[in-house]
Amino acid sequence: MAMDTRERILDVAERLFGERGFPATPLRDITTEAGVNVASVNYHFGSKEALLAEVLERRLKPINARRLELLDAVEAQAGDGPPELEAVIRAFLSPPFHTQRTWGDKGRSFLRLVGRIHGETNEEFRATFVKQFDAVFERFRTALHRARPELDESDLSWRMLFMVGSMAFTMSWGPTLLARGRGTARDPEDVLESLVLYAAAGMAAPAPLGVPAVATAAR
Amino acid sequence: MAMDTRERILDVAERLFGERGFPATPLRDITTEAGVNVASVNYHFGSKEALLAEVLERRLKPINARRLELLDAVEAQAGDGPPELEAVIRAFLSPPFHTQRTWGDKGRSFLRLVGRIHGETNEEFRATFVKQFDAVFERFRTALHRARPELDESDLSWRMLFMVGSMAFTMSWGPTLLARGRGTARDPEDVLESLVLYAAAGMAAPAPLGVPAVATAAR
DNA sequence: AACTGTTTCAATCATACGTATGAACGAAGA
DNA sequence: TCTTCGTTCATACGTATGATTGAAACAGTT
Repeated sequence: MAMDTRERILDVAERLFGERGFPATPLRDITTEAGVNVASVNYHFGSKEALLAEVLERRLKPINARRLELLDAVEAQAGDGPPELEAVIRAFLSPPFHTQRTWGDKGRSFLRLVGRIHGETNEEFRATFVKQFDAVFERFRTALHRARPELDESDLSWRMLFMVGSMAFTMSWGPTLLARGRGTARDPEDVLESLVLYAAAGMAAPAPLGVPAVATAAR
Repeated sequence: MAMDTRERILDVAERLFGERGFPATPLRDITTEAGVNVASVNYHFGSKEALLAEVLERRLKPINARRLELLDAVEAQAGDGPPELEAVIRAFLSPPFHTQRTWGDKGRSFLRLVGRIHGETNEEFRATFVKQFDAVFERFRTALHRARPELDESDLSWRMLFMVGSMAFTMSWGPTLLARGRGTARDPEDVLESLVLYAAAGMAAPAPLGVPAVATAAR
């Protein structure tokens, strides 16, 4: 029973941060629910912020690794040609949605947390958060650029922002909206499918300014 | 100089809530920066939460009114036929982006706040937030259904969620990302244009399951 | 058993928070 | 001048927060 204090803290923190938000969750709520002492958080993690960072990293690292792995496969299959747009997008979007399959309810909690985190926290924290993603982002942007060469760098960046936004928002609000009447409940896999289709179509939209509208089948 | 205490509080609260988030912003920071006494918040608004509600309502009401106004125009022009998809989406997305033109920097602050709010706050608050939008949401969903009849209710709800997500995320992170190197800076109008194109294409994507892929020009 | 490094605990710290209180102010009307 | 009333003020209250402390419990090694 020794070493799982850390784990218990991480699990409860993940859930409570996801449910109520980071600043709105007192350490004491976490520790009582985890059945450990308040001091253990600072002992194991150093601070509340550091706890959050660890909560995120624990799940984010495998997710991002999986993303790159899938992207590798997509690019390998494409050979020298441009990778298939939808496949690239699926490589980016599917790993977080699969957390639920991999980690069960904990995966679901984590999804909400990540959705929240995208809108929360202060500027400094955003910086460290973004930094974790820089490499992944860059790889996917390159891949997307090969898939849709007529989009310039700026367009591409914005559209990726749009895509991430849909994803984050879905993770954060999905449970809330499903709990109410709104939108028939669906399997997360179905939601992922919808989202992939939506994002792929959006990404394939004609370039906005003065670019001949070659539409989707550009090559 | 009498009555603008309220306004000053609202303005500063709008900005600080947008920059740091609602729970992370102490009332005292607001009041000192506004040059008023701490007590005035509770005098004028009753509580911190009520202050937030008023901050939101002050801007949201005209925005939602404008949305419906634009939608009316789009539907009027369409007559008995289905309204044009892109026009419907533009009617929904453009009013918040125009806040900057209307309200200057305050508009920009507000954008960030709204972006944040989408991910923040607790479940109860979300309920009241959603409620404010129910009517608008319903009207737009109907319009979108007429524009894309082959999508069932569930698809439509999810895609609207995706659209709102892109919007909220863009509002919240746009400034941050623009400040860094990422994505050449653009006029908010240009960003809006990109977003409208993206969302329209996403909304026009083929229905996900067993539906013939009639693609974008369905009629 | 004795020693040692690690982990947990109850108790405590200083501080920051939202809210409440009651007095002071100042314009308007009698 | 006196009263009224909406507003602002300095200040205090009770509580909750994140962090710290020093002692106890534990596990492993000699």
